[in-house]
Amino acid sequence: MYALVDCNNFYASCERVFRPDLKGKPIVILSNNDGCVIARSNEAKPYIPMGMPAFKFRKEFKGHQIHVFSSNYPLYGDLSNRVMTTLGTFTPEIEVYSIDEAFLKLEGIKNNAIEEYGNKMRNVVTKNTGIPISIGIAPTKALAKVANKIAKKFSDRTNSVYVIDDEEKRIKALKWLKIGDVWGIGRRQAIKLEDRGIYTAYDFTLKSDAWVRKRMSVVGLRLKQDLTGVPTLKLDEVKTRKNIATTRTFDGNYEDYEQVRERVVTFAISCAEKLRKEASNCNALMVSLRTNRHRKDLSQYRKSIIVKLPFPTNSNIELSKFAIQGLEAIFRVGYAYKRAGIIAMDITPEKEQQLALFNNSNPKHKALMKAVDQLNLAIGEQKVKLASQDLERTWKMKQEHLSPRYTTRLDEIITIHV
DNA sequence: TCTGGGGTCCTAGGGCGA
DNA sequence: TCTGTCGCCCTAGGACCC
Repeated sequence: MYALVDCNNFYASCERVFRPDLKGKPIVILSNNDGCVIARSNEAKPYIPMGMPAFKFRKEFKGHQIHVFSSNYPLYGDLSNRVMTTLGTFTPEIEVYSIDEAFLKLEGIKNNAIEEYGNKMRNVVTKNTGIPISIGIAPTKALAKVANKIAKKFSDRTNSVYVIDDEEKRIKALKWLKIGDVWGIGRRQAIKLEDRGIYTAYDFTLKSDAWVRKRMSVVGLRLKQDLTGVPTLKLDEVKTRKNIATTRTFDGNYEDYEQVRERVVTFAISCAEKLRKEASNCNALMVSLRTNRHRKDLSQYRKSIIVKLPFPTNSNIELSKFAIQGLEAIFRVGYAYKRAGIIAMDITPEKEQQLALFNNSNPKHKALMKAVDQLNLAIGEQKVKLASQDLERTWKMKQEHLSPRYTTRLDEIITIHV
């Protein structure tokens, strides 16, 4: 059996761990730059739609006394680790699917004891971390997702743990689940399927394999089989990253090449740092650039390019150089750019580096980068820069509602007034 | 005025060699 | 030598996830 464990309103719950006074109060969390609403507590859901730009909802925030937070990833990441570690004590087979979700393979537990096991997991996680979770258990991953939805939706009756362990429950669940709410069916597909009279997950499973394969590729077919109860999606325990990305929206519209170049270099360096942290190199770099897609009145342009590197590297200097090469190839004068990104691709371990005959990463960079990383660690983020970066520029992400990093910074630790 | 960021996987279509 | 076909590889972009 598979279990899908999902933290309830994860970011909001994280904020509540150290602010118990917020229990039962509406909370929203904003994206980087305080741009959009990316998480809501149950109390806030009736008033604030997901993903909406925050500036359009100031009135609602105030009117309904909603507590607004900027996203605090050091805090969420740390609490996530604690939840996953606790879950890991219940089974050796665990796939951490996202910051707030994990699939667990439960073996050797009798069917009549499995719900009890779920309840135990739930109690221990809540006790150890303060984060409430919901658990769905079923013979396949896709069905565990469905069971999880039921556990969450009917938490008063299920106590947030629901098991699909027979055909009757499976069919009942699938008839209840709207097609657009099925894991793997997005908005586009849902519209197409509804046009063809498929309104529930159950309707979908009644279609023939050939029909599904033709219209939805192997992805759709795998999903259908999983929903039918045939385990097709496997547990992916070790996730080696395939890409490392840094992409950002600019604080304004940039028309000037130099301005864009400075950002692109900074993003390339950020990727290089992430690579070094994982002791990896990359062999290709994707540079992408786009205008503001919300501004229909401005001419639109988006382009990306993959730069193949002559040798694997994680050096700030080399990656910036290749990033600039890519940028030069796609930059067009006359557009107001709003966003750029660098993705490090084709990632290989540092120690498995194969030396080329002519072209190789400059060996001096390794020591240099080590020194740069140590300096930056000692004196604060991003103090040592390349000359092509703007020395004056400080990272000025808008974060007007940031909570303390209670668990990862000693100087921000919780204080208790007695 | 102000609209996030980081991922994965798949397919279509072109280039190219067998 | 020319041409058609097949399969592989690559890129760009779409769709989905959280």
